[in-house]
Amino acid sequence: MEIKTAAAALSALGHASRLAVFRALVQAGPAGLAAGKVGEVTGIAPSSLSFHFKELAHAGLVSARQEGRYVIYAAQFEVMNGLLAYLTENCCGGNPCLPMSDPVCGGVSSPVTTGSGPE
Amino acid sequence: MEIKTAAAALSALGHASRLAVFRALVQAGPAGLAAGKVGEVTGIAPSSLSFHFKELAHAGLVSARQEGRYVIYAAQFEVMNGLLAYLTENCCGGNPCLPMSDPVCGGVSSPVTTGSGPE
DNA sequence: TCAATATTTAAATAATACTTGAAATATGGA
DNA sequence: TCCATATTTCAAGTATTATTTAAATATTGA
Repeated sequence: MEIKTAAAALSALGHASRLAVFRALVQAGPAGLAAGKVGEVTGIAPSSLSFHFKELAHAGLVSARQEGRYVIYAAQFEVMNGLLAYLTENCCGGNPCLPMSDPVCGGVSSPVTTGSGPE
Repeated sequence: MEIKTAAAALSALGHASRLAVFRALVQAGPAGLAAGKVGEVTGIAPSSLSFHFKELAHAGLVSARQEGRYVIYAAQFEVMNGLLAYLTENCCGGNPCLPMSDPVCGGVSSPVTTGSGPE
């Protein structure tokens, strides 16, 4: 993962509304939630919610699919796992201080550098 | 962890310069690095670096200690672990899809809610 | 005390992000 | 076709955040 990609994802999560949206989707699991349901749970107005969904999707953290007249959003667990791995990567100079984080909800597909990758 | 705390930490990490600084400190381990050394590694100008350190410190992600004429910054691993736990918390509605992430570089001290905590 | 090194602060400018409300688009069913 | 529901887009105003330069503070050692 490139640092710009990771920073974009973290920046997307660095806002209370988007973080609440993302957590709702993480808790919903891969099946996802309709946009309206997320708005209901978080109390965010539709147009604002749409704006934040777009930000999260642009960062690769959520995906959208149309289902009838609903749009279902789901967390992208692989991207999230890649991000967590990037943050803890090469922790303490590579001397294993503790077991590395295990991925959540499926394996990691994003390639992960070892600290001196392309940046 | 409260959502505002988590969002502030993620926002602090959501900037390429600060992310580079934080990763350098994560890789340095608990012993930390002098501010100047971080500037050397990341190529960030001193005053800009100081600004970004302050942001990271304000979010609780790094600590500073004076050592002679150097200021040594270190990643706050416990806060980082609390943040990672918060992001993956109650994943998939609590149905364990995979083992939850293990903390890195020491245990988690921050209290962690189970999804319906104070927000 | 003086000079050098290390880091922070302040002030100014530039750029970006967020919210709101109204209008637009698309789907499903009577 | 017509209406109700679901979601997005657009435009305007407000607020927040980033970067730079110069000056200030603090520590060390001669």
